[in-house]
This record gives sequence, C-alpha cells and structure tokens, in this order.
Amino acid sequence: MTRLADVARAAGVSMSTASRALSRPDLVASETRSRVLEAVQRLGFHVNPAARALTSGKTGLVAMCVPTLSNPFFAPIIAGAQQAAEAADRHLTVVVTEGSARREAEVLTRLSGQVDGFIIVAPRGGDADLLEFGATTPAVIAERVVPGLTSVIIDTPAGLRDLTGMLKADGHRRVAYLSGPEGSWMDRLRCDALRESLGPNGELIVIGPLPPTFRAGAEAVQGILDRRATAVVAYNSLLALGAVYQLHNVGVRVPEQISVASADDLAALGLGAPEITTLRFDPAGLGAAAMEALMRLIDGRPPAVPHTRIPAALQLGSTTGRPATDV
Amino acid sequence: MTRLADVARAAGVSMSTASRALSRPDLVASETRSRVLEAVQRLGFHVNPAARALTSGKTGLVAMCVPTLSNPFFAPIIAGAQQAAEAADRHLTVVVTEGSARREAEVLTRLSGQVDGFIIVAPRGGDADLLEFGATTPAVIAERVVPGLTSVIIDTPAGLRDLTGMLKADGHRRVAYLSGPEGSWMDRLRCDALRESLGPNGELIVIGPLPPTFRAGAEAVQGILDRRATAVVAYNSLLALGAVYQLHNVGVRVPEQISVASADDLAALGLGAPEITTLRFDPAGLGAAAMEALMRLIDGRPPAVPHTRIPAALQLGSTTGRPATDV
DNA sequence: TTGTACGCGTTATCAA
DNA sequence: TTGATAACGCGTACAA
Repeated sequence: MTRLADVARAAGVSMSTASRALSRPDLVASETRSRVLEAVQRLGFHVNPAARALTSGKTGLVAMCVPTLSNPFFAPIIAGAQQAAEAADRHLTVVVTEGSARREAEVLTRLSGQVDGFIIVAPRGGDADLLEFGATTPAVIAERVVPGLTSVIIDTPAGLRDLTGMLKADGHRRVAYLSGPEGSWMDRLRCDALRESLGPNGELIVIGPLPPTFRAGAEAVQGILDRRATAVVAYNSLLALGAVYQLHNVGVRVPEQISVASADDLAALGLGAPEITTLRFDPAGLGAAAMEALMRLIDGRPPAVPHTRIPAALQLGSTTGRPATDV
Repeated sequence: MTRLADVARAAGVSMSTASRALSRPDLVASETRSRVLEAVQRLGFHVNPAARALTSGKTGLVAMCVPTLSNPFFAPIIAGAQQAAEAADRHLTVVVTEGSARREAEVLTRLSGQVDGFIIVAPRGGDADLLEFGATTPAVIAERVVPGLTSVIIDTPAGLRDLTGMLKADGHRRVAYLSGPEGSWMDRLRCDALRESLGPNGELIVIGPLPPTFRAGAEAVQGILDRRATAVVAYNSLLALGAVYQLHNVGVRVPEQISVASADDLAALGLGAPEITTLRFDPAGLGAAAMEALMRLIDGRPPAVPHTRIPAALQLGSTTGRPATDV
C-alpha cells in the first residue's frame, strides 16, 4: 500500500503539502499541486479512509434507515442513494428498523458516531425526537416532512389529487382507500389528500391500516363491496393488484363495475400486467436527492432546498373508468 | 464519545488490558475482564472502527454484492446478513451489480481494501475469476457453488425434486419451467434438477430466460398452452402468480387443467393469496449463515462447513393437483 | 497476568 | 504558500 508519505517524497514536498493538494487544492500553488497529483497517479495512491477518519472524524460511511426491505417500494430508493454515494466515494450502510420507533431510536443512537450522517426513510419516531437528533447529527428525512429538518419526498399527495379529479369527472363519489402500514406518515398524508380533494360531495371509505401486500389487497375486497364503493385507491400496487385479482375471482368486472388505482408504482416488479392506473415517479431519484442533500449537510454547506419534492404523475391504465351504476 | 482510555480508567486498569479484555478475552484474568466489561456497559463504549482499522487493518465493514434489489428475493437475505453483522458490531454495505459480470468485477476491485470481506450473492463472474478473487480477499458466495470457495445456498434443487415427485405421482408428464434471469447459475441448477427428476418419461419445456416479474409470468401463459404442458414450475412466485392470473383470465382452471408451482417463496410480499404450491425456506438464515461464515474467514478461522445448504421444503398449496386430461 | 511505549496514515495547528 | 509536529484511538511487541 502506498502512503501519502510516499507521494510526498516522490513529489518532493512535505506530507502536509501533499495532503492539502488533495483535500484543499485551492490552498496550494498550482505548480506544486500538479506535481503532487502526478505522483498520486503514478504511484496509484488512495487515501486510507481509516486514517482520514481518525483525524477528520469523517468516516465516509453514511447510514440509511428503512422500515423494512419486504416492501419493494424501498428497493430503488436504496439503489439510488447507493449509486450517489458510490459516485462520491462513500459507502452506504442500510439498516432495517422493522417499522418500530423504538428500534429506530436504538439504531440511530448506536450508529451515530460511526457514520457521517443519516438518511432516515419514512421514520416512525416523533417530530421532536427526530428534530433533536437532527440537531446533533447530519440527517435527511425521506418520505416525511419534519419541520426544521431537510427532507425529500415524492409528491404522491399531489398525484392523488389529480387522480381524484379524474375519478370525480368519471362520476365516482364513493371511493375506498386501502390504507398502508400502521404508523406511516405518508399514508396519512395520502389519505388526507384524497379526502380533501374528493370534496363534500364525495365519501372516502378508509380500509386499514393494511400491510402493503397482495394478500391484504385481496382480502380487502369484501369490505369494498360491502361499503358499495365504485372506486378503490390503494396505498401501493401490491394491494391494488391483490384487489384486482380478487374482484376478478368474485366476478366483479374492472373497471366496468369498480375502478382500481394505486398511489405508488412498483414498476420494477413488473406488476403492471393488467395496466393498473397508478402514479409514476422516480424512486431512485428520491434516494439520490436525499444522498446529495446529506452530503451537503456533512460538508457544512446548506442544502440547496430544505424540502425537495419529486413529482408523481398520474398514469392512466385500464383499471379505471366511468362506473356503470351510480349509487 | 467515550474512548477505550475512559473505560480503562473506570475499570482501574491500563489501556492495553482493556483492549485485550475486548479483543482477546482469554488473555485476561476473568475478574479483570468482568470489571472491564462492566465499565464498557456502563459507559456505553463502542470501539472506534477507524482507530481499530488503522492498527489492525480491519475496517469492520463488510460488503454484500447483489445482482439487483428489484427482485424481492434478495431483501430478506440482506436483512439477515445485516442483523448478523450488527450483532457482531460490524457494518454491512450493499452494492448492486445490476446482474452484470463487468460491473461485478469493478465493484469487487474498487471495494477490496476498503472492506474486510465480501458476500457475493448469485455472482455472474466466471469460476476462475471468483476463485482468484477469493484467494486474496475473504469472500463467501451465496446462491452459487464455486469449488474452492466457501458458499451458502438454499437447496431449492432438492425441493424441486420433491415437487417433481409429487407432480409425477399426480400424473403430470409435460412440465413447463418458467426460467429465471439470464446468467443465473441457480436457475441452471434448478432446471437441471427438474429435468433429471422428471426422468425419461417426462418432458421439461423450458420457457425463458425471463425476468422474474408478474408480467413475464402472465405473458408466458400463451407458450405454456401452446406447448400443452399440464404443470408449470416457475423460477419465483411473481412469475407463478402472473401465470395463475393470466390462466384465470383466459379461462383455464387452476389446478384442474393446469398446475402451477414456484421454486421460491416470496412470502414477505404476501403473494400467497391463491395459496401457490411453493418451496419454503429461510432466506434470512441464508444471509446470516453467509455473514457468520465470512466473519470466521476474516478472523482467520476455518469456516465450520465449506458449503452450507439451507433446506427448502415443499409446501403444498391449492394450485397443484391431478391433471384432468392426459396428453 | 498486566503495564509501558510506540506505530498505524492522515489532518490540523501553528510557525516560518 | 509551505513545513514541522502534535494529535486522533487503538493494537501489540516487549518488559515487568
């Protein structure tokens, strides 16, 4: 392993100059700098992250806390963050909190000091706890807004308002919402957006909280039929697909009798075999944006925008339409 | 941040004794050791990985390479490995290779020297390359066997032989296999197991390679019908579910006309709404076993077993049965 | 069995 | 703009 000392010797400068040429190039005469960089190239030098961490306190490691890996929604978010980290020569470590506020707090405590910062995805902890934590450690929140912290979200509520507009225009008034996992902040926001945009003439029937699975979607169908909804909006595509499947099974035609749509897009699972009306967005972009914001925080620069919104566009499928019967 | 020096002072011993009590407990008097451990607990001490890395060369970071995060099969494997790492005070960094042998090689090169070892899941590289890499860096292979390297696999081939036995007993002779992603070593193994256990009187119709998605499963149905298979075995549950869905759509009854089964178990997605006949196993156990084997390798201890097999048990569902028509 | 003293590779402080 | 030097926190000969 070639060390910085070797580079310094080869370039005929002191170690401190060599170090500066790499980490603070602006503080070094350009001629000196190029001599150092040339030596770095020639010797194939890479800084030793451990040694750097020891003095600078920055480990080059960033932690991402996710509630679960079972929900495939998080997969592309992680992948996006990981690529952004890689591009910046950092490592990403993923920790699963199992959707438990307690375990989330434990993880944050245990890891702080071990990593340079956190991306906390869909946190379950209270605003106050998160705010306090974010005051001492660089942290970016994803899929939730905590006033006072940097956050990145996908604007599914806006997309749902578009969706509701379309459903209303099609004549739907009783809409069932297959709600997401318990404790999900984003779920509440989506639910609120639906209820509000449905307006006083509509009725939102909330079914759940539900695990975001195919099976739960199928099992929710009875409730949907009992409550005479003409449209169903599901928290995610697995729920929606399960509902479509079961509606099929019991002989209800989609969309002639009941429309089905989903609030998120699990395109990666290739779930769109019946082209479900859904929201389309860029989850990897969410991950990358969060990582970039976090890196600014770590470097002491202010984040470009405190709250980033990734747009979610309504994508029409074949599972929504005008209801045959008006209730 | 509490340092080892603080622990030593609190326990009334020297730093080197405190250090030994943690890394080489057997070299320390049991009474001293417990005093140190008590102080560690009380002060909430965690070693500084950077400092340790500087002297020991071990970073406490382990990398797990997975082909993709889109396939939910890998999620519980990652979670299992992550928990094992956490239990051993190590970090796990997940890197995605996109199923590309080139990117896989790049990742391994880039990260070696940055991490203590690798868990390479379903690698795409050639045996020789992997063997060469494993000779210089601690590495455990998951879901593939490379002679000369430590590996951990789920024994789906054995499970598939059980499944074939049942299908044969039910009178099936023409079985379609919805094959998995291109380049998957395990896919070949599963395919071979099916063909072999089907015997000379049976016929295996391979459809694919296919992306492991719901949509691909649905789209494969036409081929299944054209080739007059009476049973379908899918590489994973998403494919199987897509097939069941589409068979429904075109009016083919399952299992009366066609049986459907899956070679892996995506229980976490709640995909079992129609209880698909599938193999049941413990993917988190795979991840944990891989991590434990790797930690032995890193510590210079021989792995307990060179090739670990996680059992896969046949789990009967409602999608398989005796075929109505014999061909 | 325990303690002393040094080195790991880098960054930061301060003086030149 | 550059150089000397002192940390950073821990492991480990070596000595006791």
